[in-house]
Amino acid sequence: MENGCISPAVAARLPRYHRYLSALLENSATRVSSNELSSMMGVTASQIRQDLATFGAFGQQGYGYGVEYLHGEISKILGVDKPHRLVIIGAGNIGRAIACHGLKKLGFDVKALFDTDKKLIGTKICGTPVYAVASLSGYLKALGADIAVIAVPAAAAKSAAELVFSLGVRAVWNFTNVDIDAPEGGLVENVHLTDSIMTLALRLNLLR
Amino acid sequence: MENGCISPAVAARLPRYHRYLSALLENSATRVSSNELSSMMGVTASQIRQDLATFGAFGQQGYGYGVEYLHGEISKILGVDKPHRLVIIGAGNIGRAIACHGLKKLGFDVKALFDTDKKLIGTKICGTPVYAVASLSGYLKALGADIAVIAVPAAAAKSAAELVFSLGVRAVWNFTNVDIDAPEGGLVENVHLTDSIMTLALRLNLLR
DNA sequence: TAGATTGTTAATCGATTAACAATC
DNA sequence: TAGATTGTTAATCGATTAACAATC
Repeated sequence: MENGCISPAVAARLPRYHRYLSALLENSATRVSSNELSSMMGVTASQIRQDLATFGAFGQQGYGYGVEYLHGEISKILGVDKPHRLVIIGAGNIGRAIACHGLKKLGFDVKALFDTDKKLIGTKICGTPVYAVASLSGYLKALGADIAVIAVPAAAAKSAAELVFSLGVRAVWNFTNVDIDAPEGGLVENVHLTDSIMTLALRLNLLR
Repeated sequence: MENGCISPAVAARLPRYHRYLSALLENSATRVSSNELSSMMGVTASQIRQDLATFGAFGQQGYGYGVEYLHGEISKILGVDKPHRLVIIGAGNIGRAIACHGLKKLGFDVKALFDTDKKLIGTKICGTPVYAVASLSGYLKALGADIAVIAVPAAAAKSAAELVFSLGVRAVWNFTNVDIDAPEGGLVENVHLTDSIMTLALRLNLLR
């Protein structure tokens, strides 16, 4: 790893390691070898060791990895050892689903939703208040938030992202089927639902 | 391409080409070159031509690609020229969001939701009826459906997937944070929301 | 025809797998 | 100590980019 640059392939796999280690932890496993993880996860043991080597040396020859220790280290690498603050822009079906998804358990604290619909403003969704988009600027200044979820109609996506980036949010979790450009120092992570189902359709089509 | 085997990287990109061609079509563009697409999409022109070459030759030297023709060919490759029938297992927040997401415009016709909650059974969500999970078998036999959306609690995910696969569904669109094994001849496409936000957290963490 | 742009081949780059010495 | 398993280096594989002849 060199100042902020890691292989995208590794970045995409790390949460999955974290997930399996959480499960091992729940089952009170104390140690795990790359070979055991390999057969659990369906990836090669070599890849697991290679991936982890990106960040350091967490195991012990002849023993394997301490489950709790490795889980903790990966949590630190992922940055989920400290809580994140989220705001959700758009209180439609997707915004509501995210607000109700129980992300707090994973360290992602949903602080508020923002919408333009007067009927929704002032209500709560799964315990999270809905505010007017007009009050976003003041809210973000007061409370801060590092991640904004973009769950607005496609036509409003780019301007919503520009707005939150301009207000100091550093990362956008984009649920629209629009590609959003990240500004210098900003990040965009996409959940392109329509692309996902089309990929499934494609694979189905190729499967004779 | 050789009997059903294409590069996963290409499979993941093809829906995005389709999306940009749809936009061009709406803007009444008649032709587009790989160079124009390249600067629109932020991928190399070389990659676009290489990707398309997986499936055939759709352009013309000195001219580029006919937008409508290429869009149509990619639609055929994706299998979205004919409608797909979906059922959604689980009428919670995610299931509702998918039911209300307007997938029909893209050729994905959501026929029904299935849930175990008596309060929901018999109601409609965005025009789509909610049935009892117990009636799934009869329903699928009568109407068929090629894709099932798994939007149940994580603990129920694997058994839900096994059930729909055993009833003849060939593809599962999985929204739980559980990894589902595809049976012989079956497919699983994952939307791992928790992995996605963790990847975002990781990238944020690496960004100094 | 001349200019433009494809389809395709070859070169480069990155990611995965295999192998093994180091060592707990 | 002997066996097990890591961390790491080298080999392989696949994906991306560059280059260019073919041709509209």
